[in-house]
Amino acid sequence: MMQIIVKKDEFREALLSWYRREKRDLPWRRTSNPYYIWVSEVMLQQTRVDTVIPYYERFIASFPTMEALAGAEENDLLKMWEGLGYYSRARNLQAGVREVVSDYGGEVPSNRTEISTLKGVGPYTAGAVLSIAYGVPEHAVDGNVMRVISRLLLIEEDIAIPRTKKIFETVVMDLIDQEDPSSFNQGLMELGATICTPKPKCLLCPVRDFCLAFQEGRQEALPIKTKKTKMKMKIIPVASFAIQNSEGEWLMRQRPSKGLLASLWEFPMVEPADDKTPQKMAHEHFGIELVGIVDILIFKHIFSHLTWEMKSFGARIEKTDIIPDGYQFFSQEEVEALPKPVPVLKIWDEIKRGGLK
DNA sequence: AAGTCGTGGGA
DNA sequence: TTCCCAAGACT
Repeated sequence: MMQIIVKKDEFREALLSWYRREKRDLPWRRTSNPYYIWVSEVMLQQTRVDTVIPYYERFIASFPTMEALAGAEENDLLKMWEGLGYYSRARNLQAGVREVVSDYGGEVPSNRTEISTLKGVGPYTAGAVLSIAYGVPEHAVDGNVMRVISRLLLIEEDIAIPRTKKIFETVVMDLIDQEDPSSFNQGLMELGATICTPKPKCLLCPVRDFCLAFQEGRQEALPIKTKKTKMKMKIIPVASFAIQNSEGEWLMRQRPSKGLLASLWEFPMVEPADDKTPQKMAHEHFGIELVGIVDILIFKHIFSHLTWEMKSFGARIEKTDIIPDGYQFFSQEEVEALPKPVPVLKIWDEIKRGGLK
């Protein structure tokens, strides 16, 4: 039923020798600390290697142990994640680490059953940590691995369907090198990231002699991935107000703890903004009176599924006895220390650049 | 199962 | 410009 590669041992040797020779020198490949591997795997979810590197270095420097991360304040944690996106990853990582510290004596579990109970640790991350940090022969199937294996064995199942992943997990468990599961799994991913890319570079491939898709000349057609009917992008006009009191402090609030940009900090925003004057929007939405309104920036911020069309304004408020619910004033230094999403960072950077302080 | 959750890079 | 993402997990 399942297509089986014939020369498993030779395939393993070809992949492993290539990986050991050609692997990129990445910071998380210089350690076998399970916690550090875990951090890197979470950061790498849906995120490019080049983007992750500086975040990983700073994160490990700030939270060098699981105890340090477990004891961190949420704002300090999110500050380390600022700009990386998918901020729930950070909260889930800390929650998982706290579980390890409190329930597992500070040792990351070394079996799939237990490690999979940790917050934010799904099937891929579990297998990656187990194989890379502990040398346990477990599958770690991500998008790269599905692309590589679908070509290698000419598997034509639709990888857009979640249950298809089980096929690849089974294949990897059959193929995986028992002596060096870490290099085997990373080798598959490295191959997918550098050679067996969506537009494959088969002439450089160390395992093309084993590749059924290459033999059939169908490597470009795999993997099969049905197009998800792409949702139409919602476009939301947003007016954002960077407001100072007479002390020069800035009005900000923390976003709700669930949903988009959860728990990050922002200036007062009106969404959707209408064509009213900024003065009127602030009055009607927040019940405050602004003076000295100036334009700061107009830009679009594009999320996966929606776009904010941002108009940002600077202003002052003189009567501070009425403040919109949930908002507080912060000094320049305090604002600097708060974790902010990229669109807010853009406004804040422009304020500092323009000397509006 | 399908929608949600960020961002920046490259074709 | 527009599109598709890139080492997924959660609900």
